[in-house]
Amino acid sequence: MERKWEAKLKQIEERAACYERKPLSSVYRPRLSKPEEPPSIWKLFHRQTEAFNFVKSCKEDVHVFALEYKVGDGQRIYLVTTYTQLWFYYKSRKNLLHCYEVIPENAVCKLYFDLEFNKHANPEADGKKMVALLIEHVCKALQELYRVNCSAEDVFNLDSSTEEKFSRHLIFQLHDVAFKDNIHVGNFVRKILQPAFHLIASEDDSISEKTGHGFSHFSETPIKQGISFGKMSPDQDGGESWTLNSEELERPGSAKQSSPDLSFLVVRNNTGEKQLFVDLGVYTRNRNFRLYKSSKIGKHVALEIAEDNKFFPKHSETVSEENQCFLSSLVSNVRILVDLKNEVWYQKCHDPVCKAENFKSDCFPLPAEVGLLFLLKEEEEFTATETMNSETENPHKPPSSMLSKGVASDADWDNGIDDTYFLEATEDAELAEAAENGLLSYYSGVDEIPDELILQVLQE
DNA sequence: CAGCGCTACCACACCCC
DNA sequence: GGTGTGGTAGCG
Repeated sequence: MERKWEAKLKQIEERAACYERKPLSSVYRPRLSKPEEPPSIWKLFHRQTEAFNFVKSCKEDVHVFALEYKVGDGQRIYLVTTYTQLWFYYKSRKNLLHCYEVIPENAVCKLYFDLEFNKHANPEADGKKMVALLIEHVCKALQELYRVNCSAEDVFNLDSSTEEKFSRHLIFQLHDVAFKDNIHVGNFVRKILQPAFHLIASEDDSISEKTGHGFSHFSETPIKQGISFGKMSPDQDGGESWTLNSEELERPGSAKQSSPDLSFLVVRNNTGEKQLFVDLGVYTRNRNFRLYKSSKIGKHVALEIAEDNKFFPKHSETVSEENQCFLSSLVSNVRILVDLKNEVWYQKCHDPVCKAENFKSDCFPLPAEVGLLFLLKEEEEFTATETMNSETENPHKPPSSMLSKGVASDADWDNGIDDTYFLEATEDAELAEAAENGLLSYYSGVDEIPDELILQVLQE
């Protein structure tokens, strides 16, 4: 006993001497960059607005993430950091298990879907098939509305299904195309799903079966559905929101094609009511979207790549496959330079005559107010690096200061005042590479730091 | 000390036939 | 009974 105690004492003394020779630095600052480079950013906030204010004050390419930290009530704190640094701490999946991307309001973003149904309430439903049919419908709609070509291969298919629930996230990787913001994504989604709404409006079971069988006669039924590709007209405000004009919709021939059969989207909730497979509640301001490989707190099911996924990010020599998937799965990870005023379709859409005629069919595409969309045009000189799936590093990459934060306000957009948009730079191959390779040596053994920092903030 | 942004729903007031 | 308004429980 006595001897054991002495050994312990000696051990402690040795450690004390060791710390005396090499004292710990007084303030720990997590850094991914080398000392001569600008310091890394890792900041936590209790309030979302504070986080966004900090982002505004920050010249680095930082983003807001929400972290669940209490089981039950869904309380979140907000982390501001770069994609690179988040991935560095995130990738081990030992900490930061319940992270969400905050899709900022007014930020350009990808087309995304949250799909779910209760398996017990829908024993017949084939989730995979429903996803495939939805993708088909969306691709058709993109083609109809905006002449945008896409296929199943352009869609990132993320699964977090359980025994009870089928649950998927779809993220469309459309080439050179993005939405103004997620509110516009919502407008677009509601528009293309318009024909499905009447299917859930009635409690009568026979309706869905009727439409199932009699689909080919759909155009002859007295209920003319608001074919999603009909014209739009402004509401009384003449303002931002647009509503479907029923007269236009009921006029035969006003639609480009007959209403598609969307009965496959109708599912039952656990109380037996009809609802859509597509969750329309996810297109709100500052929506939290669960990150690739994150689970909801209290659950153990993370978002993983679906079995039938066909989207594969381009292979990169410098960025790991997982990191590429992570970057591709971020809804607001959109970059590339846009110069709208040189686009013919854009000029047409802002031409007063064209506007007065309520966007005749030869005017392409529909006004931005109805949902989509604009083309992302890359500047030739930095095409290689600025593309999401770039393979090679380009020495002519513009300085990050060229890539200004965010997008102009709604008013600017609608008035066409500022037609040139520099979207945020996001994925930075150089930094990602650094995080992948060279940095572990700097921080070996400090993988737990982010959670400690979170704890510290919570205790303050 | 400490989340956020909705929408569906309800209660109530007011109006009109 | 129809319509507008204001407040809130609860969902995503």
